[in-house]
Amino acid sequence: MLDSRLTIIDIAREAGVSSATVSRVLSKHPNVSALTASRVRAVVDKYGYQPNSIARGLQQRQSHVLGIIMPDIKHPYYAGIFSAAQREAEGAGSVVQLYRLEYNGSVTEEFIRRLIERRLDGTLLTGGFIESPNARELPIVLDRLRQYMPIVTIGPEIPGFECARVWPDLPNGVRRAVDLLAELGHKRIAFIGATTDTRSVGEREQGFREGCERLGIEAILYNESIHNPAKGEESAVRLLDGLPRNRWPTAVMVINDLMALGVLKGLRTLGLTVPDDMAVVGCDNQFFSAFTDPPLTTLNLNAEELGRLAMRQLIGGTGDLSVNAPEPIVVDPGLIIRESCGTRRRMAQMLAAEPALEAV
Amino acid sequence: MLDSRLTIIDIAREAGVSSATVSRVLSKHPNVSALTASRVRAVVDKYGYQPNSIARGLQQRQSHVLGIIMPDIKHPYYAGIFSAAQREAEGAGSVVQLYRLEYNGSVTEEFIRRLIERRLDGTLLTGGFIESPNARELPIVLDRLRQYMPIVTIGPEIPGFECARVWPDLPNGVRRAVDLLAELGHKRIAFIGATTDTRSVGEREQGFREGCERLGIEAILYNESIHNPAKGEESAVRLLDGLPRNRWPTAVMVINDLMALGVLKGLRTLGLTVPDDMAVVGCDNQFFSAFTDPPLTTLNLNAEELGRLAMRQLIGGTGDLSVNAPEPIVVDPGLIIRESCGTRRRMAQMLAAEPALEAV
DNA sequence: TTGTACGCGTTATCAG
DNA sequence: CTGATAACGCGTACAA
Repeated sequence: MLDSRLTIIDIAREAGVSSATVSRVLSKHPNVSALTASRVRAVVDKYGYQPNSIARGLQQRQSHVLGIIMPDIKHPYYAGIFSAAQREAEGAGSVVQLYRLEYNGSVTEEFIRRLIERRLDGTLLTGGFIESPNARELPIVLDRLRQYMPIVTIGPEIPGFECARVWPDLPNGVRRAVDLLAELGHKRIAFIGATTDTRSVGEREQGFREGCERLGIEAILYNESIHNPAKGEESAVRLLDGLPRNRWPTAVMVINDLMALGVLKGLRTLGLTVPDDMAVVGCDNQFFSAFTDPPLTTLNLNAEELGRLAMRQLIGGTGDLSVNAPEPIVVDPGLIIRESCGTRRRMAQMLAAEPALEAV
Repeated sequence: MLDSRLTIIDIAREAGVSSATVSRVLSKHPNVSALTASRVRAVVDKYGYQPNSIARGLQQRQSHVLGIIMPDIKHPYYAGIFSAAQREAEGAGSVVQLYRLEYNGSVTEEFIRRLIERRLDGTLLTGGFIESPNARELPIVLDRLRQYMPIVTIGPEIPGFECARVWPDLPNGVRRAVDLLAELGHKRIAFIGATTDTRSVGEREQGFREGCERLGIEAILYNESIHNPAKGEESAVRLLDGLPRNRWPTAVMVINDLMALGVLKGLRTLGLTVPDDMAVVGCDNQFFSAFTDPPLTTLNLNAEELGRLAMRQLIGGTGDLSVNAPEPIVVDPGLIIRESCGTRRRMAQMLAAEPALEAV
């Protein structure tokens, strides 16, 4: 019969050895004779003994637990990051805990307390709350957290706080999308962005503005505070309603694919055909993006790659991450050209001319 | 200056009290004078001391950590469960760890070792691996796990293993969808299901079969082993290709919305119009389902509700869960009627006649 | 190769 | 109300 509160000592007694020996066997210490080892193992198996990782963690001062902080695991972008990060951690024998921090939340003293008291081996942070330029306390709080564990972010640089991080080159990616639309003949493009003052928003906008400017394209900006399909639908309608027909854009770029999904519906509702009446380009490349009507041209942010790389940094981290932050890893977002942006013929030309593009 | 390895003893010394007193202050024990309490707090704040929950866990024999086992957090259904469960756990001061177990995996001795050694306070299990009828070892392995912690499942009954569980009434839900299609005049309906031999598949099929039989509707079954949008697209084409035109169904039900998303695309590719040429009904009600073209009529499984309820069971669990399993909580899936199933006029009639339906 | 004994950081018990 | 002290379950010097 199994006993759930068996300890190493019970096993030791039963096997006629000391607890130290049992410990050695269990942690595969080399200096233990094959005979005793097998005898110990027999007892372990007989009682179904399982070592207690809590006690082990206390002794070794590492929990083999990694924290992941993000706003919303239901968002496919974050789900992608989390999934890949979990997988990576699992491969290294660690386990991940999710700490939710709402979109409009901030990294407070109070919040990091929860992480510190858990004595995590490290933390992966991602979300708008590490991107806000006027979060004065952020570097201070993170510095405090770092005294306890290494930190990796998926986000832009945090002024006053250096750490390992991974981030897509958003301005460049968006610029590339603008280039594509320009090539396809568009002269007036709208960008449905966000009112939020975060870098991930700012960088997209920046890429859009610069891209348009460079090519002499008229840029129209429209911002929304919340980003879901419903808001996307609404924003498409409002954007066009707010403009005289002769100033309508012929193409619209959308801050993410969730929004773009709604935008597509909004345009349908208005009786517009995509891409003939209006080209649409998204950003994220979610699982549904190849299945919208029409399939969505989008920027591939590669959430899973971001998650994987970030977690790898965290695990491989020597701990001196705190002293010398390594160079940030910049991931280049590939443009995924589908049908929502326009004719296939032009696509083919583009593909031939520009090897950096990805076709799907 | 903060020291990251401060212990309760250091605080005690500095405050001129014993470690026991510090402990009492920190855990808000009543029997401690206001004066000493404030003196201790001052020192705690001064040094930014954070108690170590690992040590606490060792002493109290509870980790305040809950495990969640599921196949794929990227799947919006599981993301919904996880998200709600995490929120619920957080509300109770616990934290969740994700343990991935692939769709085609099984709950092995080896796998539960990982949970046991973490000394979790409980485990929430969901996924096909607890639904397979011929997993002979499953009850044995779970019994073993239960010696260490309470278990809750989101799934059908596991023969030979009673525990708290939450599950939607799939047969009934699907039957209701069939009823709707029958009311809309369909006489031949296809079901795009799964080859997998799990209860969540079987119950859907059963509901479909019974629903059709009862109403004298011709039922066509088509099964797919993998369920993603791409497979959905493929299956729509194959289903129809395999049938002479005069035996085509006029409506198709799909095992989940992810598949349905692909089915919609497949039908578009074939030049068919939904719902005029073919009605479509999904299952899951994901975030994108209201934004497909046309918006998808679907069964609302309410993943978040499932996750919330399950986690609540786990947290509220007295531990005698192992002895007397409570009645399973059966959640009734509401039918969400959108445009993919047919005319709005008929919908209105249905809604008036059947108050159990949800309109969105 | 094996055993002894201490420490990891807390809480709980029992005196005072 | 407060303080010693013994657990909690394991790893690891150090000694044998």
